[in-house]
Amino acid sequence: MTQTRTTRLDRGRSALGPALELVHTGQAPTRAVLTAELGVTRATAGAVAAELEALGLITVDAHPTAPVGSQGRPSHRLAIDPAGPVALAAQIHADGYRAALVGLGGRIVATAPGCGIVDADPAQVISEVVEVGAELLRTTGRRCVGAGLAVPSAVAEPEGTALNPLHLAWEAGAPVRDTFRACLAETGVTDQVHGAAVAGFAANDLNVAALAEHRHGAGRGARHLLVVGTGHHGVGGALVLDGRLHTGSSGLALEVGHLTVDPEGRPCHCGSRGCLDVETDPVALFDAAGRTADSGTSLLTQAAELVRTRYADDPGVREAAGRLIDRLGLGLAGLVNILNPDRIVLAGLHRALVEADGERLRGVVADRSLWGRSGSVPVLPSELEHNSLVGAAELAWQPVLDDPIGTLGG
Amino acid sequence: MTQTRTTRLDRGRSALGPALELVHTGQAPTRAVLTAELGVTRATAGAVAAELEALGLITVDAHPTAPVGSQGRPSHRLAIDPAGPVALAAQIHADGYRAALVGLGGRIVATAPGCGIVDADPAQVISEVVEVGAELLRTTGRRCVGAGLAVPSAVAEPEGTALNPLHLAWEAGAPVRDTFRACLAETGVTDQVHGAAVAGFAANDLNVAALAEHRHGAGRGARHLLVVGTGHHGVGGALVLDGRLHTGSSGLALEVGHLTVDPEGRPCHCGSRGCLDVETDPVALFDAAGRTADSGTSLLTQAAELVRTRYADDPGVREAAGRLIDRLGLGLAGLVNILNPDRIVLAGLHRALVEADGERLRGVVADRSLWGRSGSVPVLPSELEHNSLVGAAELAWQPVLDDPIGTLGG
DNA sequence: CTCTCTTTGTGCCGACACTAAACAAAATAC
DNA sequence: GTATTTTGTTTAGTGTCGGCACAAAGAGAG
Repeated sequence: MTQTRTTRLDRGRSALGPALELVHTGQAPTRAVLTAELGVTRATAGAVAAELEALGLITVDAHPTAPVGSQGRPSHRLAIDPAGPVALAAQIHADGYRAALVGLGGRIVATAPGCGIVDADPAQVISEVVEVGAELLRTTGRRCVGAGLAVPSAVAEPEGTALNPLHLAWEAGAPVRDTFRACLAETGVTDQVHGAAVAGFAANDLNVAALAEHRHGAGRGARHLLVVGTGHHGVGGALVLDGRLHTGSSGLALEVGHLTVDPEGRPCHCGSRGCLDVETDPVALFDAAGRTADSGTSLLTQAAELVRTRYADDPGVREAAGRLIDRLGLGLAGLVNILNPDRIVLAGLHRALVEADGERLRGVVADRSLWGRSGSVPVLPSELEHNSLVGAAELAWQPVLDDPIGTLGG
Repeated sequence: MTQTRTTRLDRGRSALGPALELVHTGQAPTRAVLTAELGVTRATAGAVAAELEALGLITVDAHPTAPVGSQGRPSHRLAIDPAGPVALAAQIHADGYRAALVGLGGRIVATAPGCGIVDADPAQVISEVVEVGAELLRTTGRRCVGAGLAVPSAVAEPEGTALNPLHLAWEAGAPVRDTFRACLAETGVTDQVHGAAVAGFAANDLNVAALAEHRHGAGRGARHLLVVGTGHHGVGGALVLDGRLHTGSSGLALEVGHLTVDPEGRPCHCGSRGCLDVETDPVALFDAAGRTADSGTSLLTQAAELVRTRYADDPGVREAAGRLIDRLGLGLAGLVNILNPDRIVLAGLHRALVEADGERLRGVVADRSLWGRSGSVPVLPSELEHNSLVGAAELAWQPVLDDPIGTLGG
């Protein structure tokens, strides 16, 4: 028997992947920088850049960019090819779904108007959002490298099933990833290189948001990034370690909603009391402020807006939000003791809280974490508007970043 | 059977490191297995094995081992060279210190009788234990690849300082790693290849114990391994992710002693109440059992012995230990929700608890973790007797595993 | 016993990613 | 103008590993 072809040790052997990652995260403006960052010779960096250009991923300026104050030959600028391939990103949330095309660097190239239907089974909703995305691909004529789906639920690995699809009319255990892939195949979103359907990935929305923030937002450069956020469906967490999402052994890590932050707090559906989830969500804010929400926009939006506009002036809001900040700080401190991240990024209502009074929040985290004083952890608001959508695209871009030639041709 | 070495493998990027890791963890009995595990051709596996033999790390049997039931040409056995190089392992604990020489595969080659002096400053104790280790090297004449030190304190990275050296007459912030290195250089434990002092590493004892258990003990094969244990200095945790110790951004991760497991529990020195630390330590056991410890052996030893010998028969001990098991289970469940490990290994008194009633402990973990029912986490007792010592050696072996030729020369 | 099949190990060559070093180019400094 | 600095390219060379042919060492069939 002839020996089977093996590629296991070939992964990562080429400098192409790391180079593309640098371009992707905006850290490779020129070939000279690429040389330094990759630790290779100028010859290699030049060859790598040429290869990326040949793959249609980047453009190299014909004319050098005038340097400001340095001597030496000026560099030619490397830029992400604006006409390059894109990833199909889809997001399903409590209010409906969204689709977009996202290019390298997390740039949203095209978006479809959102839709508000959620009272349907997974197959129906996923089918619709894939159809919308496919339409985007057809009208723009873009080449597609893959597709990613963000869902408001923990996604089990490696099954790809949604375990707690709260606020969605889905049963637990819905095979979202396989459904997504089937829809991609049916809709004819095919890979121009390999002829088959493009690879489809599905993950929790906050997890992929963390990925997006790490690469293009407030988490850029962090080695161990912790992201915590309140969405429409409770508090969630995500962890990015050395550039990779840590989802645990079965995709269920960072279920931080039920950390106890007040032993005498509100009862939680998990059976305990004073969970981070029920103590720092929009309902807790309105209750603490003695207000009632309007029936118009979502509770989350109203709560964030309330904190943003009234924290400085309204003592009632200040006290209510302060209560949430203290509880959140306690939860974050517990996570700091366990995970020791070098940065924390907050999303959703938590983002509004840190923007309103980051000083207070950071103080609580420092006081209640064991090593807070030896170097307090930066706690920042998230930066990207559509981080879940961009993050869904990251899932699809990942194989390309790992092995550009293997996925795009050659 | 010797093979002419025509080409030398490139340092760092070759299959040599992964191959040595397989040998080290006992997963490479033959070249054929090496071929399959590495995903390389037989030619490469053969060259790699020859290189490891040339480095003096392994031996290749001259005669093939008779296969039991399979056909085909029988394999020649690969074995760790019993006369190969060793790592110098040192451990400082509450009762004294220990030193040993540890070969590849975590095999303890030589040990020095322990010593009980701890009422000295770090420089003094470290100097003594290094002298004992150097004497071991002199008498055995073994080649030394590096040295590792395990201390009962969190070690800050990258400073290498001991942050909370409890039960030791050390001030916080003692530069244990640099002291260790200085002692190695002074004592003349030098690297035969490079002429300089051997590389010295220092880390928390439970962290390195986790490393040892992952590679040679109860954690073998786990992708995400959580280790929790009670020692003489409180409860600690450690996490091994994809074979690497996760110590967080500054070495302070997994400080799990102050998870709240009983809101109305005993007051803790951290200012809170009912921390995992004070609820599951030997003192808590004796108090719950209404017993007092003897003054002879250490509290930890007595507590573990009590659980081991009396849990089955003595209702008082059973109830007291059961109380600790429930509290421990609650703490572990919280960690499972955050880290989602695929295995948990318990050390110290916690090991005695899981050995006494693993069923009860696993039940609590499953009940109180959010996804317990979808697949409960295995909780196992630690297997290695001297896991901190073996783990300290792992620190020293790591550079060799990463780049055999670069560290051992060639 | 011989013949065949299966599996393991080795020799040889080429593919390929990268380095090293020389050369060329484009700016600033003097 | 020339010198210097920095960037990019060309060419030759090195080392790793895959592919393939072949050899070796057993089991099983006849």
